[in-house]
Amino acid sequence: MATQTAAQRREQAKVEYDAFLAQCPSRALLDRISDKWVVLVLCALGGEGGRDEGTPAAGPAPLRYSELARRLAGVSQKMLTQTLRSLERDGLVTRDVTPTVPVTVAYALTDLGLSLREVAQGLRVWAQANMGEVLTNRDAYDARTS
Amino acid sequence: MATQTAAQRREQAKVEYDAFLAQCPSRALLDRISDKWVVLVLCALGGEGGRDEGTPAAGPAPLRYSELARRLAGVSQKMLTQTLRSLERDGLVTRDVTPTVPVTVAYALTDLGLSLREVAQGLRVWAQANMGEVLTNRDAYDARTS
DNA sequence: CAGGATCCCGCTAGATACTG
DNA sequence: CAGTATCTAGCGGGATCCTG
Repeated sequence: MATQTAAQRREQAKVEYDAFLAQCPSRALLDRISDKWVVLVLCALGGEGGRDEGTPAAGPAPLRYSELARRLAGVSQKMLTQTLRSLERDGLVTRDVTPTVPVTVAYALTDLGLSLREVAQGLRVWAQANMGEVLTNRDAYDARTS
Repeated sequence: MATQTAAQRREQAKVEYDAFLAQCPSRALLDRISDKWVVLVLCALGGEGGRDEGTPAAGPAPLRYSELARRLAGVSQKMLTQTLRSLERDGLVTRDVTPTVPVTVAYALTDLGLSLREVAQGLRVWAQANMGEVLTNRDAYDARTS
């Protein structure tokens, strides 16, 4: 297969990626992972139920589709499926189908997904931790420009 | 002014934010900061020219509007201005206008912005570092499902 | 249960033109 | 230089209906 030559071409260009350049593929990848649903899916599969519960870094427990849908309150099936497919294609999550009746599908993080989860975690935690300050800043800004 | 009562209301609800909940404001904030341009602006103002140059964590040097536009290749004035305004309103960046002719405007990170920059950095670096592996995974996925 | 397929609206991002 | 204003095309994303 030609996957080797493709991998080799990439190998020699390994350090060349720069998200500041418009035409660089890493710009598109940054756009992909800079997504609310991506962050939340990664966090959910990472073991976060929402708030920081007792389990600090519990092993990446696989979650079923319906379970994910419940945790990511307000997500549409379309967005959830779309996000999961994208993550699967990029090798961030695995999708395991158990042919029961009805069928059971479990999603889990790969090692690659686990590495991005750390960063995603950071985003979500930051938002939750600094929400109050941001709200205060907005009040001040709006009062000043009103 | 009523900013105090608002701040107090927030104070007592400080730990209540949960981005997994649809109606939680932190969900909206997560959506805001999960943005390609936000990440790149934060990184640029953090001192990154793109690749990891010699300066590991150079002080947050203020950048002018045109300088930012140059670094974020491909960004439209609209998106850049819009992103900067949003960041300013949230208290992540400062906007200093020097009344020269023509006018000079410099943007810089606040302490709050600096804290988010760390995470944003992580996203950009992750995208650049794992671009190759993601590309390989996509090839494999597409070959399998073709 | 875990989606696939469609329809369709909204709003956002981009292009263009203008200004203090 | 550093924006603002306006217009429009495109698609992101929700709602809905259907299926193995």
